[in-house]
Amino acid sequence: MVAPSEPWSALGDFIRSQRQLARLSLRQLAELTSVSNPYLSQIERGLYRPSAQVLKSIAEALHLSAETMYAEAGLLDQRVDEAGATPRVEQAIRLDTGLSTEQKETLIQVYRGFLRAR
Amino acid sequence: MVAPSEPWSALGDFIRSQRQLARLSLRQLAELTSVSNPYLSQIERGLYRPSAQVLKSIAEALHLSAETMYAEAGLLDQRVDEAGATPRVEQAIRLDTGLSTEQKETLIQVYRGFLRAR
DNA sequence: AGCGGTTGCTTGGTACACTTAGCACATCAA
DNA sequence: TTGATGTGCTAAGTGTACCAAGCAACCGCT
Repeated sequence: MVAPSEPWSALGDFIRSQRQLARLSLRQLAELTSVSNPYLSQIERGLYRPSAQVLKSIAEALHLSAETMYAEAGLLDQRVDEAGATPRVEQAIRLDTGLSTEQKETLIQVYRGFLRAR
Repeated sequence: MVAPSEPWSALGDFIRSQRQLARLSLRQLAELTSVSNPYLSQIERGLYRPSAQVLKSIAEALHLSAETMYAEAGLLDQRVDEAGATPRVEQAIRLDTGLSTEQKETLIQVYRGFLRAR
């Protein structure tokens, strides 16, 4: 039994939550990533630290950028939040080219409402 | 003797040239990176593919960005995010730490609905 | 002729990233 | 009940990333 020595069990939690958000089972994600499902399970529980290539294929399968994944894994000096002050969701919405102005505004309203609701 | 199977021996060449450019010996670089000098030698000759953390510390020692290193190692699709697979808005929503899972899902539903509505 | 220091490389071994088989529990159909 | 089928997890093994120790060849020195 390997001590989970916390630091990267956070990465596992992150991956698990993203996988569940995408409504994928371990086996489905395993299929998409060409990584065995028991190993995915072990990664999510923080038992092992996956290699960069495994991280990359997981990121692709979950439609996340590889950078995001690496940053989460602490493999990238995390200057991640240079977008800083402005909430990323709102910024992304504003930059979206497929929405009308009104739609953007109401989406942001909904988003802020959700934040307040918690 | 392990077959060097080319693809990442290019990475080794890259690292070696960068090290020599910095006028560092294997042992000096080993000292800076906390990686053993024989292993560095093996990496540079393409015998092994180093883990992401080793890559990262090498990048730091050579004053290269970790991204550059990963890109050179083929661990980063360099298509960073042009109209990529998943719209940025959805990704930003999924990564938001202030929303519950349900809230994220409904927000995404609303977003997609807006896109369809136009 | 030695030496002390440097270079890169080989060898033998350990730890752990990763896999294949298979288990235990749940759910739903017949 | 039984049997598919789905879920996550355990067990045991293999391959390889990585290290400590040491070697051979080169360089000044004296």
